[in-house]
Amino acid sequence: MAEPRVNPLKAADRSDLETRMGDHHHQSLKLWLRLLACTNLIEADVRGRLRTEFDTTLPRFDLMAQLERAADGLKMNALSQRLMVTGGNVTGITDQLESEGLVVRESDPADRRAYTVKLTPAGRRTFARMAAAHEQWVIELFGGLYAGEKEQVYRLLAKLKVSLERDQEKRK
Amino acid sequence: MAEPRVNPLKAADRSDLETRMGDHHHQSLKLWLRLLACTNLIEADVRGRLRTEFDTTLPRFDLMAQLERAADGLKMNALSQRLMVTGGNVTGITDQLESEGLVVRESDPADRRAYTVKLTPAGRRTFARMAAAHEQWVIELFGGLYAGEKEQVYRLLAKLKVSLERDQEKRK
DNA sequence: GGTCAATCGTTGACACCTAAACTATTCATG
DNA sequence: CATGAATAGTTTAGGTGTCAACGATTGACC
Repeated sequence: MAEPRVNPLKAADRSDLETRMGDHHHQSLKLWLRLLACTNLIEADVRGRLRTEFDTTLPRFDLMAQLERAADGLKMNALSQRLMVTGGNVTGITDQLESEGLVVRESDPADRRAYTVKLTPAGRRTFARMAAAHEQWVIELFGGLYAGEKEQVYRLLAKLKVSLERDQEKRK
Repeated sequence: MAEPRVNPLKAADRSDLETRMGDHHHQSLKLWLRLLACTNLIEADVRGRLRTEFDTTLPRFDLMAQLERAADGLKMNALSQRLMVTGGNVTGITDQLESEGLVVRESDPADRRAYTVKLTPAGRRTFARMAAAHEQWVIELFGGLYAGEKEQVYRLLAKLKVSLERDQEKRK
């Protein structure tokens, strides 16, 4: 943080601006670090439990969760968008799940480049067990907040998310 | 979560309870997904900019940020705690930064197992440039919230974090 | 019909991250 | 002082994630 050499005559103005900006910085930065810390704590807990209790991983679980919600399966493309990860990543995770018999790739007759990925019956059964446990974990993890507080954070984060997505659009 | 066996005569109550719990589930789960989405959006943005504008990565930046705050350097141990990552991970990142001349390992005369990691002057210079830009990015990213809203989220997340850490302690 | 850009998914190279095993050292305790 | 548990840091194997380059297919346009 370079301490700027200020013109003595304008010391008051500059100081105000810097102070205000300084506080502003500090606040967003602190908020960001806290957001990250909370997310990491929860994620680490969930990851650990998925590993010890179901011998699986969070990305695998997330992928299956997306498929569970989409009755007709999803294209690789759609999966990578919903999971917010790259296509290459989805390929790898799908490979694993397919080799374990939990999902299948069904080739699309209308477009020979594309696949539709679906849960197998075994995949659906496995996911159902995991999802129930997962929901309990999350409930416990957020047990420190009252319903009203959760609602508040939820609303505020909605606003944040919208503005983040808008920024992202703009930057394209 | 023992679901209490209720008297059939109170079936109505039970339904209410379940409904409420159902909502509760839904609420925590939705909150969790939103928290994750916001964090991922911000993280992706920051990662991308660190890469394109400074040709570095978030973990490298985070490690240097910790060192910047600790005037006398940090032990590998302390670094891994503050960064919330494993020791092995810190070893790898430190190796890279050291090979780039941004940090140094100084062996501790009092304990021959331990090192103290410090920023080099070059590391401090490099970090200063990145930190200034990083702070601006974060401010922009959170620009969608008013100061009061940021303060609110910050406070609520503080409560969440405390309860998460308490849970974590308890589970040890 | 031929051409060329866009799209779908995969691959390869590399960084990150974890868990667990390992080496070297320190420290407590008898 | 000897021994054994604990600690500091590294290494290894494997999953996760990115980006960029690539083959295959599609589709628009002439």
